[in-house]
Amino acid sequence: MEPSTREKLLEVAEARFAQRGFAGVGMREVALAAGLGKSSLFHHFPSKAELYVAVLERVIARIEAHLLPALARPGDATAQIERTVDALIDALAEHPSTARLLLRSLVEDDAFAAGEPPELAAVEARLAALVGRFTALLGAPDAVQTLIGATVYHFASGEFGEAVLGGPLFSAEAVARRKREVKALLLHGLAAPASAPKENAPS
Amino acid sequence: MEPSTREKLLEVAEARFAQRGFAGVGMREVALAAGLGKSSLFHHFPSKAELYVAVLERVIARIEAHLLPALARPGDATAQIERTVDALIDALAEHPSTARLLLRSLVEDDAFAAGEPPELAAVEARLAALVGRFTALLGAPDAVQTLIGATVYHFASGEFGEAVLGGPLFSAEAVARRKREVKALLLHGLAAPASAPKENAPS
DNA sequence: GTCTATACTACGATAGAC
DNA sequence: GTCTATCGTAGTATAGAC
Repeated sequence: MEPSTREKLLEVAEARFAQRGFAGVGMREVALAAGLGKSSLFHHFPSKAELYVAVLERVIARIEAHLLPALARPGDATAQIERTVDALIDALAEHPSTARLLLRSLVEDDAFAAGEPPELAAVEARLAALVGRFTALLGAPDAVQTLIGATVYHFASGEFGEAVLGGPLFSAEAVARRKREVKALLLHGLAAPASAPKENAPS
Repeated sequence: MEPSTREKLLEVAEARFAQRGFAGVGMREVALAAGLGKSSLFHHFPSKAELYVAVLERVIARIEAHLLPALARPGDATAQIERTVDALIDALAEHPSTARLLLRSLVEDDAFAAGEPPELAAVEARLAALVGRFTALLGAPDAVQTLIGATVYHFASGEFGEAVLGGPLFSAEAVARRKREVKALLLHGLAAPASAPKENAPS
C-alpha cells in the first residue's frame, strides 16, 4: 500500500525542515518535491506553521513509541536507566531526521513570528512530560541535560559529527557504541560525584 | 569609547542569527535594529552570507581566545583536561549567543543555497583544528562528541534547558556546577570503560 | 483534490543622489 | 557612509475553474 499524499508531504517536509529549519524551507519546495503544485499543499495543511507542527507531532510520537514502553516496565533504577537509554537511542537512530528536528525544536522555539498553532503547545507538553520522566529517573536535572547532549546532539550532529568520529553516526556499530558510552557515563560517571551534595539525591 | 558601526552591526546580527538562524533573519531587520537603513548594511557587508561568516569569525575567535592558552600550557593529561574544560565552559558562558551560533554552524552547514563565501572554509578549518586538539587530549572521538553535547548543547539550550534545570543556565553558580559535572564526567566516567576495548570497522 | 492565476509582502541586492 | 528608489525573485496565502 503506497503512502497517502498527506504522508508523503510529511515525509518530504520532515527531511527539509530537519536540514534547513523552519524559515529555510519554502512551501513551494515541499510541494514540488512531493509531486504537487504549491497550492495543493495548502489544501492539506492550512499554513506552514501547521505543517511544521504536524511534522513535530510525528517525531514526538515516534520517540514516545520507543520510550513509554521502556519507562512503563518495572525494575530497579539501574535496569530502568539502561533500558530507557537504549530506547532513547533506538528512537533517535531509527530515522536520521528525528534528532535534528528535536534539537531544532528546542532551539527554535520562537520561529513562528506571530500566532503559533494551538497544537504546538500539546507537542511541547508531551516533550516536557518525557523530560519529567527522565528527571525522576536520573535524580539530577543536570544529568538530564547531559543525557540530551550525549544523545540528541550526537545524532543531530550530521557531517560535523561524522568528521569528529571519523565514521558514520547511524551504522549499527556506531549506534551500539553510543549506547555503551552513554550508559557507562550515567551509571559510573555522573551519579556519584558531581550532583549529590547540593540537593537531595535518591540512592 | 563607543562601538563602531561595524561592531554594532555584528553585535545585532549575532543576537538575531543566534535566535532564529541564518534563514530566519532579514537584512532589513538587522539594519533597522542597528539604527541604519537596509542599504547601508550592504555597504559594510556585501552580502548576507558574508555578514553571517563575519559573525561566526567573532565567535570562533572568542573561543580560541579562551582555549588556545589553556591548551598551550604544559601539564599531565588530567590537569590539561581540567584546564581545557574550564576554558571551554568559560568561553561558552561568556556570551549567551556563542553556544547557539556554534551549534547552529554545526547543524546548518548547508544554509547557503549557492556560493559560500571563501572565509567560511577558514572558520571551519579553525573549528576543526580545535576539535583535533580535543581528540588528542581525550583520546576517543566519541568522548569529544559527548563533551560537545555536554557543553555546547547545554549552553545553547535556552528556555528549554532552563525548564529542565529549573533555574538559569548562565548564573555563576550554574556555570560552576556545569564545570564540576563535565570534569567529573570525563575524568571518572568516560575514560576507562566505554571507549578502549577493541574494534574499528567490522565491515 | 489538484490545478492556474493572482494578491500582497518581504527578500537580497543594486544604482545613484547627497 | 547613509539615504531613497527600484529590480527581480520568492515568500505565504487565497480564489475559483475543473
